[in-house]
Amino acid sequence: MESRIERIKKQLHSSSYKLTPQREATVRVLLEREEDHLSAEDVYLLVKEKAPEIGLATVYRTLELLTELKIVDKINFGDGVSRYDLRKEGAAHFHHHLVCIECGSVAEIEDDLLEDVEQIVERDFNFKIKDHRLTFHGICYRCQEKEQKEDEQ
Amino acid sequence: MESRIERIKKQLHSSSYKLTPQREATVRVLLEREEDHLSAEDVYLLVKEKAPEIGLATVYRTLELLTELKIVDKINFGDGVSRYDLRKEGAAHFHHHLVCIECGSVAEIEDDLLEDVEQIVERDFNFKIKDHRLTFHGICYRCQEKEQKEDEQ
DNA sequence: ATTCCTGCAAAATGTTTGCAGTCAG
DNA sequence: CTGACTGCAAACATTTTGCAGGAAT
Repeated sequence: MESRIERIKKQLHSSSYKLTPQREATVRVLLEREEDHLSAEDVYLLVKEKAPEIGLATVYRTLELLTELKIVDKINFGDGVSRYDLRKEGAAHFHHHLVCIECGSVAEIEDDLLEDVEQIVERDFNFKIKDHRLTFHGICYRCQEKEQKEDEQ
Repeated sequence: MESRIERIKKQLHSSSYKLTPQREATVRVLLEREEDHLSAEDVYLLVKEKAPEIGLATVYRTLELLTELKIVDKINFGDGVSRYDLRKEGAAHFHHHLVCIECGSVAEIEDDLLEDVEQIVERDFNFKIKDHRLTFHGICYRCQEKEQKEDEQ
């Protein structure tokens, strides 16, 4: 069984890039924190724990490279910070996000909910879709419960 | 018939803000360029043509205010720049965008295509949706035609 | 030797803030 | 007079770049 990291290594090689120790450390952090949506700074601090000599610029360059190769997705929730998110393997499309406007938590949805919508857009607007980004802003179930309890009192 | 600007004025007043000349000039630019997706800098330069004494900070403060009052939407297409887009009057939801990865053009879709999807999300994920952002990345019809012609040669 | 990659520092970019002055009620 | 608003400049945060040195082939 080939590991995820080895497959990423091959992806890099097939575009004539190397998996240097710094790049590997960065990828490992992203793998370990797959559920999160880390900023470049976050990644930098976590990588620094394993490889203290790494520079922030290298992290940026690595994340840019991984974005180019579609290994990670660069997203932006409206605060001024870019966040980086590993693509699920084999996922043709970007996954969707549920951002809670109360607590700021971010959940992911893997389901491809947009097939019908994309058909409509491609047909009606004659637009050839390559990718999409869908984010819902609202209130997560935890904050809903919290509000209910407060109302009861 | 009440003008759009007057209605915006009332919206400001009802939250105890004034429609100062600078704010009015800013809103007028947004009205005139409703189809575009202007950055703060873009807005600043256009406002400066009418009111050269205005400062960039004022434009930022005005755009922030208008965003707060949901008169404009602040959007981000992944380059590091925030763009500002007048909300259609009465639109409960953010409209959608088609971003062309060839020429960078941005088209808007007013149709609410997400009603079904939102029902699924609210039910399956127990998430109370307040707003959404949907952007498709792909190739617009103009660039598709261009590519076809190149292929024919 | 050549090419790619790195760390550091400096620069660039986009946005926010502090402050003194202005304006309207 | 008071509070809201403004322009300017400085500060700030994030990201990118230039460069000299290093590692791999």
